[in-house]
Amino acid sequence: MEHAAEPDEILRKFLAKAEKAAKKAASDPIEATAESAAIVTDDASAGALERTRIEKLEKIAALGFDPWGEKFDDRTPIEAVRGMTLVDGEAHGPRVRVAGRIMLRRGQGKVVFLELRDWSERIQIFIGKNQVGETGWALCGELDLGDLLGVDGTLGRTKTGELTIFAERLTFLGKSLLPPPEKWHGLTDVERRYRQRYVDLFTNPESLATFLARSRMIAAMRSTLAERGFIEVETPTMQAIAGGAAARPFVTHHNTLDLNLYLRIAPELYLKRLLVGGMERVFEIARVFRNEGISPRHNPEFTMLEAYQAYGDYHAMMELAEALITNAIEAIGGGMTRSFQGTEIDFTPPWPRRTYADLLAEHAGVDPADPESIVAAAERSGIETKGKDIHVITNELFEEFVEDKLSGPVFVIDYPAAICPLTKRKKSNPEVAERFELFVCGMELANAYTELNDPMLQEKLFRAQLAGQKEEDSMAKMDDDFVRALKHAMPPAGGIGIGIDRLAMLLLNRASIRDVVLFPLMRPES
RNA sequence: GCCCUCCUAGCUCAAUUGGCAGAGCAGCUGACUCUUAAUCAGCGGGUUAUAGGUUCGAGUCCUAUGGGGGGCACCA
Repeated sequence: MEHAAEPDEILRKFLAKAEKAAKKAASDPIEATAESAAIVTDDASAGALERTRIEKLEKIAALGFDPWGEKFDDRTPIEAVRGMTLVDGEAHGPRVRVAGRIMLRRGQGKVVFLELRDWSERIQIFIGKNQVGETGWALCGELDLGDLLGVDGTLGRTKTGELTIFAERLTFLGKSLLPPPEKWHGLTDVERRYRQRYVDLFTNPESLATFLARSRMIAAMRSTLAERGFIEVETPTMQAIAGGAAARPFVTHHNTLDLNLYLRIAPELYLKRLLVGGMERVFEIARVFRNEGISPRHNPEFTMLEAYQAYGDYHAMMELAEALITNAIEAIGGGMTRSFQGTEIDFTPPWPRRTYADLLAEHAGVDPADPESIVAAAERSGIETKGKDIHVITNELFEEFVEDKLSGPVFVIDYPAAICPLTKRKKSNPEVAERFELFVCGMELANAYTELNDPMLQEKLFRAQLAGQKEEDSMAKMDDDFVRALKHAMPPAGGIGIGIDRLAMLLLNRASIRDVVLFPLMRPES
């Protein structure tokens, strides 16, 4: 019968085992990586270029570097490095640590120049064989375009005067197994730019700049609203009744409740419920979904800013729109005069206010209060009038003759009440609604009302809208709860919706909404 | 849904009236201690989106399919 080992002995054995394991790990720190590399190497789908990069990954690992890197603190953004001052004639500037992606590589015997880029800027790295040590130089030989690298070194200038980090230590931070696009032209294939935005972002600096600017733009709008006492809220994206706009919704389904739901087409009706609840100034940056056609100005999901202000009206919303947009422009820089696809636009406020009726008279030569002249003008320009409501015809005339002319920015105010089911009517003329749309370059950028808060009129308008709906596309339903909310008294209010994507297009001069949406909707790859 | 148009090497692009699929970059091998899209020498790299058809012969012409772009329709 064997005696149980002494406790000391157990401990000793345990420690010996642990030490052995640690030794093994140290001598072969990338066992798991090598294993996964083998899998990819054997994969017939991996191309020749990918295979040579996997071989380099193994060499890099053999040198003792983790091919997938690890935490790398205390970096300085390259933009900040570029801002550091160098004393003239001094050989060594400050010591710096940067990290980024290798964009360019120029070998020169025992010296290699790299171009490293992080999300702020690019900078040249000088790697000399005698300055980075044996392993560092060996690593340098295995570096590919696209790899992620950390560099410690001193800032200085080369003979030609280029600001350069003279590397003293290299830290490998990530192996790129796929070759990046061509270094000069970048990625131009639009399909791949949308599908593989990650590649677009790291190869095309203007694409990255666009999305960074979009983010600053939105941040500025958030702080503008916060300064004015608005609070940010989140309301349902899945709704049993998709209201607040006239658009086809997407349908989804909740399994446990066995309930069909719609993705929201607007947050409007929920935000107004909050006004009833006493939240006096609310806004939401809402992703909304509309099951409609796709075009350079339409993505099925897009971002909308909606804001509601109790005890305000649409005039307050005009002033708010000016503040939001001019602050957004300030945040991205470049001044109030912008160029959009060759058209100069001056955003200096205040922006002109023009009534719908005046513009219609000016550009289409008709008076919206005179049905006969409307029908005559429509027929003259080939717009179908049979069986159509006079207000629909009027609006088609407006779209045909006026919208393109509105290079803007211009507030089109006082719409025909018949096409505004959520808007308060003018006291002086119930045929006209207190609504404006902001137009820039023929594009509708914002839409705002003095909100209708009369529950009885609201219910009547909803019913009229439902009655006018065609059978086949009648997905709109009566929102009884919204009417009930209004019956508890919603304060008189101004409300506004701003299309964030279109604003980004205009301010950043991008022709397609897909250039300001990170991942636009695409058909699946075959 | 309809119309027009595009798809060639990893990337950017050529290829005459239908006549041997090419270049630059990237890659590989080598040279080079201050380059700038580094340079120089050599080498490899393709089911021309897919499937049919016409033809002695198709990247090129025809049809269909897939994907992209633009326009129309839809979208207050």
